[in-house]
Amino acid sequence: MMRDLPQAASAALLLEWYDRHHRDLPWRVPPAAARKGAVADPYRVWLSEVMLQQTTVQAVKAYFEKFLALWPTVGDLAAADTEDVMKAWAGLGYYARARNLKKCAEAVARDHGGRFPDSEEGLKALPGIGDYTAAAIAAIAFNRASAVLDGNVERVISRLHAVETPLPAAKPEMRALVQALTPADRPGDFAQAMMDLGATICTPKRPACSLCPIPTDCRALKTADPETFPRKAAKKEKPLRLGAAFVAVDGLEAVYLRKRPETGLLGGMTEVPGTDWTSRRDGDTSIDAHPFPAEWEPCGTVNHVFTHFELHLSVFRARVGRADVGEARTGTSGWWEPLASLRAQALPTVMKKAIAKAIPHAFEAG
DNA sequence: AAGTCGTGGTT
DNA sequence: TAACCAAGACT
Repeated sequence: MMRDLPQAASAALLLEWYDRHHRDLPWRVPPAAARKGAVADPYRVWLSEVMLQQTTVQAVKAYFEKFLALWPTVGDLAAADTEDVMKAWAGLGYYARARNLKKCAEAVARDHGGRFPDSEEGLKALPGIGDYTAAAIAAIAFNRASAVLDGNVERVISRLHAVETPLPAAKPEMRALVQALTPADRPGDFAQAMMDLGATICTPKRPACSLCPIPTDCRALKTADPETFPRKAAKKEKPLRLGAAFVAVDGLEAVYLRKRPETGLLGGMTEVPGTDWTSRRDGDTSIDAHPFPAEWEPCGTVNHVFTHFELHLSVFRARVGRADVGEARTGTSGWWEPLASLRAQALPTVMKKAIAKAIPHAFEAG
C-alpha cells in the first residue's frame, strides 16, 4: 500500500509535526479549524502569496491586513483606483507585483465571474501568478495535489535527497521529487508544512536537525553537511551607481513630487526630481543637474541597496517659490504635496529616505 | 535564459 | 559588517 512507502511515511510525519508546530498566520486556516470544516478563501490565499513573493512573513503581515481592510473581496480590488493600490503597496517593494495584482483582480472579476480558477493551469494564466504561486493557491485553496516549490522547499528537498545539481538548473528535478512526496490528502497543509519546516528547522544556516520530524530519510544529514545544500552558482557583485535627488520645499511646507514611468525600476511610483542613476562619477551627480533654478544646498548622501546595484544618492534641498518651477527642465509635470499627506503617497523607501534626509521631520506623525 | 525588479532582517 | 536571502515573476 502507498502508506507503507518511505515517502508516504515522511509526508505523514511532516503533517503530524505541522499539526503541533505550525505558525499561526493571518491568512491561514489552522489544521484544527480545517478539521471543523473551515475553508481557505482563495482571495486571501492569493493576496498573501503574491505579497510573500521574495518577501518576509514579518513584512507582509501589516500590508495583508491593510489590503483586506481596504478591499475585502477580489471584486473590491478590481474596482479600486490603481493609484490607491500603489499607495497601499508603497514600501513593500517589487512594485510590478502591485500592478499585476490589480490586473489579476480585474481579470478574475471580468473573465471568471469574480471567482479564482481552481486549477494550476487556470491560475498560472493570470498576471503575477507563476509556477510557485499557481501551485500554492491550487493546493491551499482548492485541495489540489500540486507540487509547491519555493525557496524553503528547495532547501528541504535538496537536503532530503542530497541534490548535487546547482540551482536554478535543479528546479525540474526538485519539482519532481516534491511531486512524489506530496500526499493526495491535505496537500495544502503539506505544502505549508514544508515551508514552515524550511523557515523554522531546515534553515539556511545552522539547521536544527535534532528537531526535524523527518530526519530518517535525509541524505544530507547522513552523508554530508546539510548546510551546504542547496548547491548554488556564485552571485555577481553589485555595481555602484551614483545619482542626485532634489527636494524642493515651498513656503507652505509642501514638497515637489512627480510620477515615475509606468515600467522599469520603481515603475509607476512617486519620486522627487533627480538625475539618472549611473556609474558615472562626473557632472551627472552634481548640483548642476538640478530640475529648476534655486539655491540648492547639499544635505548629505543616502545609500540604498537594490537587487542588482547599490545607490549612493546625493540629496539637495532648496526653498522654491511655486511660480519659479517651470516644466521645461523637469520634463514631466509634477505637483506640490503637503508634508501632512506625504506618508500616504506612493513613495518607495529610497525616496522616503531622500526626503527625510532633506527634511528630518517630513514623516513625523501628524 | 540571464537580467531585471525592493526592502529589511539575520548572521 | 558585509553577505545572504525571503512563500518569485516576467522578459
